[in-house]
Amino acid sequence: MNEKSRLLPREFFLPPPDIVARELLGKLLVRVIETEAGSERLVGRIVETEAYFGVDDPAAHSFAGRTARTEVLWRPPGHAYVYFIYGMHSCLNVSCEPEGTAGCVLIRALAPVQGRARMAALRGLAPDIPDVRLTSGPGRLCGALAITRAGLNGADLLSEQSELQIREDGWQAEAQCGVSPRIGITKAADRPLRFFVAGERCVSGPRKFTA
DNA sequence: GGAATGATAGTCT
DNA sequence: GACTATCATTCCG
Repeated sequence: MNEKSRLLPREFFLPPPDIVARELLGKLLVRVIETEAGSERLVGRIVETEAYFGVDDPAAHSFAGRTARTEVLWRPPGHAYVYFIYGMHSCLNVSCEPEGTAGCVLIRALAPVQGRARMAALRGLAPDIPDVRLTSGPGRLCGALAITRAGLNGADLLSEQSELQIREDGWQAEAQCGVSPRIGITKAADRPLRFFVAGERCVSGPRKFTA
């Protein structure tokens, strides 16, 4: 983390989710937590994402329509949609597209940048845990950054006051972006909507790509 | 290195 | 009452 990083503009999240998912690669996910010693920043670089469309995508939570759980997806872009899955894990999404449309991007993996020791402690793991086991996977990264539905669902990711932010620092990933089908779903499982930084260790699952 | 397995709870039908 | 956008562990090669 350095002083050069800045919040992304709201317009960044207006395009369809496949566009936003690709452009989010290389951006920074910043979590601000309060400790006995004051506030602490946990920072990871986004290395893997998946795009989910609104009512047109059978694999998306929003496919079934607007419910209490998915309400935040229809609200303005740039907000956190956090859900609880398989009885023990949280997953983080970023809402995109204009208000009234339910597209979102699932954050699947991070490369730790700052606060490694705290991340390991939050997951109950030893400080020497390899990066690939610390933040590689949607459930893992939520554990490492203390992201829960109760605490952060609906949070604005584009405010300096927010406990969870998405920032950029000029890092470029465009030239080395891999594409593959999405992971862990049964419907529309053949669409190439998963994006990742090619050659990055912290990418979860297959690192081969089709485009 | 890869496949199979079970833990566990919120959400929707 | 069924179904998950998962993970760690255990087994096998």
